[in-house]
Amino acid sequence: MKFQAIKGVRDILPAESALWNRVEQTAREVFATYGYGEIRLPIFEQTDLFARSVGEESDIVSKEMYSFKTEDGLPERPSIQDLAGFTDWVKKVDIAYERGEIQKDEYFEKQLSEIKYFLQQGPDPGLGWEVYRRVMNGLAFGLDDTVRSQTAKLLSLRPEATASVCRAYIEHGMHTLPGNVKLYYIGPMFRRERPQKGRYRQFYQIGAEVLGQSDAPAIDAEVIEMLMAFFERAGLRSAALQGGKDAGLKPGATTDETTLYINSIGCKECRPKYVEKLRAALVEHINELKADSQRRVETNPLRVLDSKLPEEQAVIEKLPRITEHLCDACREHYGEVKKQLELRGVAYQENWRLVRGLDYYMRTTFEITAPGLGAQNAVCGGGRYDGLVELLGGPATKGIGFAIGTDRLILSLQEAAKQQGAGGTPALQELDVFIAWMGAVAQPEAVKIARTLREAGFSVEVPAEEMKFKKSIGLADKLGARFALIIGENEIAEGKYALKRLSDGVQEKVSADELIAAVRRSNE
RNA sequence: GUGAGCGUAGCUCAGCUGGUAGAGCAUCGGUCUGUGGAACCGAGGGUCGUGGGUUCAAAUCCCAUCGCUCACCCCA
Repeated sequence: MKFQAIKGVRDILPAESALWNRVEQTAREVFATYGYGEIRLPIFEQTDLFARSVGEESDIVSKEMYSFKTEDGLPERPSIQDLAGFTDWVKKVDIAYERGEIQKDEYFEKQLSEIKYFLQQGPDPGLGWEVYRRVMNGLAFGLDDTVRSQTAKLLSLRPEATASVCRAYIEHGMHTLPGNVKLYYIGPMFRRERPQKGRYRQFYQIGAEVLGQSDAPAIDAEVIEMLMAFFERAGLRSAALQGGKDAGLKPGATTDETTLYINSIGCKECRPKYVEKLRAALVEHINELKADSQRRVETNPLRVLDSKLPEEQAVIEKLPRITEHLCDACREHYGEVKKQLELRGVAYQENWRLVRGLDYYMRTTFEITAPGLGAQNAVCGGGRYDGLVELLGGPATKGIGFAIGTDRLILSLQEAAKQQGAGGTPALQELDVFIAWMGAVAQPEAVKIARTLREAGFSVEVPAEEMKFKKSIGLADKLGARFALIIGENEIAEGKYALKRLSDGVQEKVSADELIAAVRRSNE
């Protein structure tokens, strides 16, 4: 076995792809009824787009993207001339950094020292791509616009699609469109993480975004309503209405039911204040925390709330909750979102420990977990991201959206089917008619009839070479054909074919004219 | 990046404390040259993940390496 799919990617074979198509088709139909249009996006973008939107410090950007340069970008291994160019930049950057013109930042400083080291070494092939990539990133991330434009050719496979949607929104002036702009997308994303159950390096998402001037809570609620409508249509077991109780569960908690968790994580005004309160509270209990959480107190205190460690749960329960520290505007917005959800009969559980990983989220956040998955049991995550479009250079715009992890949704559906004992045999390709022909005179006839049937919309299999009759019928059976159409010398002479229904073996004689009607009639 | 478990036929797996590979399913052929599902007979398909070591002898023991899986980190 010489070649195999690379780590974290996989083939989806016909036995499974039928379900995939059904799920994606359901999304298209449901989203269309809510007025969403499909946007087909490129699979790669300028690295910087993701760096800005997702956050340069995030794991996604700092180490999980598949990045590469374009032909007209900088060469993979710098030549002497390029080095001269680098040296100039670095001098400029160094001076700007010392003067404080570039924001002081540990990450950037590290990049800069890597670059300096690299330059001292000269164009040594032994240094390889990895260091060079960091040089590129370093240059791309911290520099003034003239330098940035020279490194703008560093591209990345998209790790998510919200940034692309916003980019497209800006690029095509969609803010001039009437009403809110509602878009959905379906397709693969790429993250270079260690694979595990429900987590792949090429994974698929179905997502939707609403962009426009309004941040009315009813928009949030309608987005979630649509999502739940989709899950229901897709056949995911749904949660019973439990109302505004605070589940207090960390998002990874296992439940047997599909569950919608919601939270508000505040805005630029109130969140930083809360984070400081949280950090202060955590520092008090620092000794009760494990290493991972201790580190997070510094890097991202909100993440401590995500901890699954049993020994940390007691501490976490006593921490300040963001819902109690929201500013008036955010509290009001959140309250209204909940009302709107109840109005729509959407079952939800509040979860104050639900925090989002990406920088751009604010206010409403939500996540849906489904049964039958492993540790990665979130099938959907989303939230509001007012200001993201602006951050990317567009007009002031409100936004909210979600992304469904299709791989996980499929996994959960398959798991449910397995438990109901339904999913024993993988679905065969639909096959209506197998043409069992024999004798050289029958072959042209078989080809003609196949064409006619196919034009009528039936799926037809014609053996490419003559088979023994018994084999032929046997193959029809194994392929799961509904009918075998028998054409031999007798049939040609008689002008009538034998149409055999394989489920019960009943056979009738039909002329060419009657054939389509006959197949259609007994097709139920 | 970290940890654990696992790599034997297309698939699921057996192979006990070393004696140089097996089953079931699947595939193909035959019994069966105009009627499928069954039965019976037969065939193909494996450098036992790879490389090294111990040994007269390694799928089996040891080391290394690669791959897969699950979990952590992070996140959909």
